Amino acid sequence: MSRTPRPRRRVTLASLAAELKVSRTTVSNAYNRPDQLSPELRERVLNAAKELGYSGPDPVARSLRTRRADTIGLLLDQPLSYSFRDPAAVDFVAGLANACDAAGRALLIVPAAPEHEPGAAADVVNKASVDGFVAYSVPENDPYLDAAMERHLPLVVCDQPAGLDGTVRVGIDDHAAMLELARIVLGLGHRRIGILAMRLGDTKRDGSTTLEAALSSRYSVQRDRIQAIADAAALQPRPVAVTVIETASHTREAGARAAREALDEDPGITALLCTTDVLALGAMTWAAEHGIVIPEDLSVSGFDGTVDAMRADLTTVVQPSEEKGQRAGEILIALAASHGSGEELLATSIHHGSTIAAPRRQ
Amino acid sequence: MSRTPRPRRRVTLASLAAELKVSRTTVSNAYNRPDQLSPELRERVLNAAKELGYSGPDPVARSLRTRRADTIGLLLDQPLSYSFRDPAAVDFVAGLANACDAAGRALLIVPAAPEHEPGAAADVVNKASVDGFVAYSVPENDPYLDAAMERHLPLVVCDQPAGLDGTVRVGIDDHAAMLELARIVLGLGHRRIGILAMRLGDTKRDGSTTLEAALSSRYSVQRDRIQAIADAAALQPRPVAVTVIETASHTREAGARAAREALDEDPGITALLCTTDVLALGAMTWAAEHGIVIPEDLSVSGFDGTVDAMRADLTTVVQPSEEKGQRAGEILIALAASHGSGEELLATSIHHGSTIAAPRRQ
DNA sequence: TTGTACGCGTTATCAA
DNA sequence: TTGATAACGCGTACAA
Repeated sequence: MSRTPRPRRRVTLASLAAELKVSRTTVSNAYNRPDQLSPELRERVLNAAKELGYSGPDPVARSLRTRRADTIGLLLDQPLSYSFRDPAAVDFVAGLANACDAAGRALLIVPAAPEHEPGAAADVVNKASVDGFVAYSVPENDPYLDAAMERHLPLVVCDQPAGLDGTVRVGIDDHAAMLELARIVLGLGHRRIGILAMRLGDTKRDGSTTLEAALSSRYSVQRDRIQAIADAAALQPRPVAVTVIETASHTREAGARAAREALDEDPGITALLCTTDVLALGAMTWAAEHGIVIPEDLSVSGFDGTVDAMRADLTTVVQPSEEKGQRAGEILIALAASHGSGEELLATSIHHGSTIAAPRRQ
Repeated sequence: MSRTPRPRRRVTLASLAAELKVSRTTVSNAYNRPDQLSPELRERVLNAAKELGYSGPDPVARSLRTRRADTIGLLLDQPLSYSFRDPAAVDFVAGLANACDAAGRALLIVPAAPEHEPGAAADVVNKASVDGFVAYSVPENDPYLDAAMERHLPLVVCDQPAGLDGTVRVGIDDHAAMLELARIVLGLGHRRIGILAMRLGDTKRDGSTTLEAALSSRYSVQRDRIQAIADAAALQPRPVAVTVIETASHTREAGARAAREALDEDPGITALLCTTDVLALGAMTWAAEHGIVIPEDLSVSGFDGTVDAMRADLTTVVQPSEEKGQRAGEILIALAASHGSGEELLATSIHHGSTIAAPRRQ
């Protein structure tokens, strides 16, 4: 085996230059400005580098000097392993990664801080060697987001929180999109409905909650969607009874449980409006297991437009999750120079599936 | 609004120290060694920092000095947006992220290099400020992997390539796992089978290929699985005709197309052994659309044990994708100090679903 | 085309 | 408990 001789000491730009009896500038130029030295010399430098196991300028030292890491940081509101259970989040990350690839930037996923250690979130954010941050759907007053803002780096927020000044937000009009869908569903005549929602509060809890509580959640996306349903209900000629179920975790299983709880709470419910597709798919599974026919016995609607939802022909709002990631990345990268702020709202559409219908006559 | 006064010049450890008329050491200690200075002084430092908008020691400068980035790099064999279509890859990344979170490390996703630019892969790898790399399922002689090895940092390879010295590999025994499954399927009496495989060659191509070509692929995982099927076929008392279809992209749609091509090529096929669940699910969709009943008309098997596959009750090998990521991360982090190499193989199991049966009598 | 000098922001070491 | 000094490895005017 021809193994490169393991150097006793670190090879650096300087040591390589010394070895070759040229200046450090020359070695640096060999890597960064090939036109600044003769091809032969460059060749000689690169060969010697390979020989000694030098793989080019140290990225950290270069970053320190150039004041850029060519890396953007991603802030999630929960450990990545949870986020990756959420297809919309996966799509978002994919889009963001796309934008990074195209611009030659790396994507740094900031680790989840150990819970209940004060200041831990700020620590991990402060340790990130990045040129800017993208925050994906974090709640208001999120400690990660607060720490990121303290760093005064370019920042793009996706979905929530809205209304942060000095930052750009990429998202959709959650209220308008859900209002349109809810009006369609309620327009079919449902008088008793259930809302299945994701986490609404600071602590994880499962089960029934009040509409008022839901409408004061720190998670504005959930809040807006629920508000839209409430608004649509208020627009109906006759009163609509609303039951709200909150789920601690965002899984199909939780959706199934929530569906059961909703119908336990009000057996007269004829439609479940879910704030996400994952919950809606869980509700559909639960219904199927209990001989409840969709949409004849129970209407179900979702939100997101995930691949699984489309496969199940769920009636839902389709939002461009991947495009959100892409735009967030592009904007952040553009922001590197020109500081700016604002908002970019992407279009949504409704997939008219086969999971809603008028309620049976009682 | 009480906005922090935007400093005209960058605030640094040194400038903050000067402002406070203390030494840089003291400010540094205020952040890193709270016990090394009086609480009052520390308080004074931290307050002044907040006042001036200083969010703690610069991570890049710290990394330069400490020679660690507390970050691990992830190398994928394709742009992240493709990897994220692959549920097994998503699970792997989730597990890896878990390990990072637990150890307080960030996860850096190395961008895809612009194609066909020589040396571009080495560039992006060399620019990564990381303490080590995890390579996920890259082919032999992958330029990213080669560049990573040049950097002489700790390296953990998942799945493939196998047999790299000086590195640790985490994976499963693909051959043994597939051999077990293939023997079960073939034991049912199938005499003409189709193999649906992922990309096997350097260039993307779709369609029929030869067993010989497949068995010399640079992708050892695919190779091992196909070899196992061939071995299982050789063990049968009567000869088994094998048709191999390669897919350029790893999607259900590609699986559906491949299934069609397999049966076009040999209409006598009674079983499709797929090297991944995604392809198998595509094949199942195609069959359903053409009135081909599974398993009576056609047996289908997969590999991976993804959530979707289990939902569809596909007969398949279940491998611990998330655990692979977790172990890869843990090992890499442990490797930080003690250089080592070796191999860690995780257990697989078979999910006996409802998608295989004996062939109909001809 | 090459070399010099300085700065990037931090931490380790040792002395006070 | 605090401070001075020397690395850490590199990029880039500017001068030669």
